[in-house]
Amino acid sequence: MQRTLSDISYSAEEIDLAAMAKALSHPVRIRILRLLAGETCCFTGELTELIPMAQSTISQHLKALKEAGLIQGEIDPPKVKYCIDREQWAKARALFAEFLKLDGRAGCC
Amino acid sequence: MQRTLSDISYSAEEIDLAAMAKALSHPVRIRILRLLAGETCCFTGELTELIPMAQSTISQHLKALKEAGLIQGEIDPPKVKYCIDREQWAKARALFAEFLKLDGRAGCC
DNA sequence: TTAGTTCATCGTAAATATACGATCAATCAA
DNA sequence: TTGATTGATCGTATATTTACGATGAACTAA
Repeated sequence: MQRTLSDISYSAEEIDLAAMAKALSHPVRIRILRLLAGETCCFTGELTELIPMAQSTISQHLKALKEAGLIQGEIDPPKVKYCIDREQWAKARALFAEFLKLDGRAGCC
Repeated sequence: MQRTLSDISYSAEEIDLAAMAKALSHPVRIRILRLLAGETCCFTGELTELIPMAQSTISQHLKALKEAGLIQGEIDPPKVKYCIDREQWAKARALFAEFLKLDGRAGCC
């Protein structure tokens, strides 16, 4: 009778925040987001040139970011153009800001 | 000749941000931080009462949070009092805020 | 000393994440 | 049609994460 995550009921906010954080939890994904948010590029091909990792690995990380909703992919044959999803990005900013406002002001320590 | 993370040089900011995000990437750790930041409690024992998980598992998550620097533990025999580490907490807030300011204003999409 | 309390650590099983090369599907150009 | 390019997906090996129960260490109280 193994106890699993499903036995604990998390709020939507806890789940969303954890999912966003998970998407940001690998340095190469931070790097990718930075590049996508920067002025320079939006194409996958450019990412594979800038990041010394196998193309399949980068594609895998892009998938993770897409599933977290942080980026969008737009097909522009034969390439794919990726961009920050501004709406979700704003939501992430709000979630993290709200959460990190808590600073233990109760002061029990 | 497997290529690994060590072949890519990440900035300190990328590494720090990813590490913070990793610490926040599990809903139960979000829950724990919320409880510690709240007015109600700081003791491990209270956490094990409030969270339906094995004591060893909670201890493991506390360790992860401590290693990320987000919390501090203070021995108060026979208990241990955990608190938010305000300094690191502020650093996290700054890092996330700075990073999430990027919103793709380049507008290539 | 003995027993109880509190929490960390160990050992372990199962799930997930991360990396790679190989291959497939879609599109464009010759 | 054929070949080239682009990027997703598959298969797979390894590492890490996550959960548990059992045990150990530190301290208090009887």
